[in-house]
Amino acid sequence: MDKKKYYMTTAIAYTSGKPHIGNTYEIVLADSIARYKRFQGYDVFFQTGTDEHGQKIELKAAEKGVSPQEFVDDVAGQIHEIWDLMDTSYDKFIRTTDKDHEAMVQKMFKYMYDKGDIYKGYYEGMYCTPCESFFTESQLVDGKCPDCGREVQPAKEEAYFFKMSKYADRLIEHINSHPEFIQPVSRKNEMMNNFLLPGLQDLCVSRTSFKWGIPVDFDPKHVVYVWLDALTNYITGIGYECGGDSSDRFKKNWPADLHLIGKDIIRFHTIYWPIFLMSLDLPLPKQIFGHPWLLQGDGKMSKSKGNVLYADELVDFFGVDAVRYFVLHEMPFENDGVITWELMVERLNSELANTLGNLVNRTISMSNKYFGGIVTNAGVTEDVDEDLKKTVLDTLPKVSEKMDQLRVADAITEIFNLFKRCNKYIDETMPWALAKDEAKKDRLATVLYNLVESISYGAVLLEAFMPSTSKKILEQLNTRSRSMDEMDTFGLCESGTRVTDHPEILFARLDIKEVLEEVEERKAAAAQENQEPVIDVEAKENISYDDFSRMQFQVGEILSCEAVPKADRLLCSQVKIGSQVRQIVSGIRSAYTPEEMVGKKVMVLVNLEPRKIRGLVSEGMLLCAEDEKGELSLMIPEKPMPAGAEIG
RNA sequence: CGCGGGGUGGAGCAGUCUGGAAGCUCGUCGGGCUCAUAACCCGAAGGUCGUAGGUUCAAAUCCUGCCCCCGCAACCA
Repeated sequence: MDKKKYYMTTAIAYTSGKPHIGNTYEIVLADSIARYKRFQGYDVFFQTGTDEHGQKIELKAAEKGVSPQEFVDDVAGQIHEIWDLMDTSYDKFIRTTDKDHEAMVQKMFKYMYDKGDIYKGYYEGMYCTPCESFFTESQLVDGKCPDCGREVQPAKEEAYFFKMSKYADRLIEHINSHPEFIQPVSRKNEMMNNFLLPGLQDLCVSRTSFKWGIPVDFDPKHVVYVWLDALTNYITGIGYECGGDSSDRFKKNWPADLHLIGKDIIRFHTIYWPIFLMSLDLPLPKQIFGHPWLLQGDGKMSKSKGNVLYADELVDFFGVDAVRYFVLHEMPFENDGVITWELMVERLNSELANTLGNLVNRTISMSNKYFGGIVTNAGVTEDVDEDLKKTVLDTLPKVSEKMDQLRVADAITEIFNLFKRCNKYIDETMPWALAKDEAKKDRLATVLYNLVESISYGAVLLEAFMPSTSKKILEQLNTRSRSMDEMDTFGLCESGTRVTDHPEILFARLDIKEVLEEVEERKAAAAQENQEPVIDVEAKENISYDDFSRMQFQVGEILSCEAVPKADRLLCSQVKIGSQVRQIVSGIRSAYTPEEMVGKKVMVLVNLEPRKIRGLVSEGMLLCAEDEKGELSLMIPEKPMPAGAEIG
């Protein structure tokens, strides 16, 4: 009998830097779905990978002084490591720099071009020559380049476009007739109303402004622009052959059953991707699920503390399964979720240590204490047992129902309800009381057997979410895993089995204060290690003394200062310089509050041409040093100096 | 009037599409128990569902105005 196939993917991660906990959330979420589908008997193929082209990577590599390929090899390696650290069971890790992917993208591009779906046109906009960048009218600042402030010229760049409009009606029809296509459904209207119904614009699918990409083979000054390169990984990864014979794996697995992505890229997956597939005459994926984001909660804290959380750091403190548990269980279904050290510790203590870990521990310890570890089904039942059994056996259908809706957090809640029921059962049956009466020995044995059986059942369900914990529990109880078909039976544990006599603590409780202290220490240590980062800035041409002497610097005293409304980086200061007072606007609100500015003696470039910023005239510039993180520090005279003192 | 997300007991969330007794976890307080990881079990307190209107027999849920928070964009000479 053939197993039903299930092909699912995550978005491929962009290799511009180390993935933070939010990126990690997606792969763990996908993994739990993949594992559960396998448990349900599907033949799952689970693909993930990395998106490695683009201008940003080209720039980052140049900054680091390495080739783009070296750069992405390094980052892709880190991503790979974290995915593996998180115990994710992907079947394929594709990289968009894989040669076969690149070759196939070129073929597809040509195919679409020959078909007339891609045409050559011009990308029009305002161009800033020194910055080599295009801007739209709305991006310009006072009609000038937003980056350098210089003049821009209307210009056009040759580019290839994809005729989105050609397939728009078909797509609208598809979305309307397949309500499950876009999940959660609230996103469907957003796509329809904002993009599809007003009419789709053709999509620019090539660039000439950077090199790090897949060249268009029949017009090599162009590289294929991101979406056509990235989205197609879902088919190239399983052996799609454009205009030829695709692999068996492709024939079996396409169309995908699920694309799991972040809510920010729903548009690309529910509009551009289906249209590309239509162009290739391929069927559309069955479902696209846009999950919410995992945000770091302590955003209010000072920016000087590096607040970014990484998976490997969390794992160091809590272990893989606790982190998996947290991101899977604490994430809301539709809204963004929050992660902080405090929340993480709280979850670990209450659910994992107290409810689950302690349950396993007390059960094993009672078995050892009363029966030397031997668990026997003595068959002395009471009414309470029925309720326990019912709760246990009802768990599978409930979990499956939630998982079918991709409600992973709710599915986990159902499993923990089982464990909570077990804890209650212990209180109801009071094994310690039974143990005092020799006549109740068989009842006691039955109670413990029921517990071991129930916990084993729960542990089997837990496998998809916390694989190594599931395994540990079964090992400690010395019971075996079960298949889906066996999950409608209570009592599969063999009577006479022996639990471990050295129960290992599954999850140790942590003290929040200690954790926070440790985090601080590590941060400090890391800061030590990094010490003074070397900052090299691009060298400018030498200037003559004459050039220098034309600039006038003086000490200024901040008399008053206030925030500029509707601009969250700007402060407007009244600065005393000699006998005059000047108004200066500066982008330093991230580093200084208006109150703390007042009274400071700072270094001012005085004869800078006045300029209007946010409607306020700025007559000079407060000089500031900036580090690689964008932290700012005003230049302040080392000894007291009167306002107006010349600097030179 | 830049775009988007959000405001539900002390904390984190569900419920909003498809109106119909305000729910979950944690925390707090009180009680129980002692097998266990200061754990487990029971009970209680605590909410004008941001705010002002509207529709309705009925609104957290639908409509309108306003306030506040968070991302992004912009503002950095």
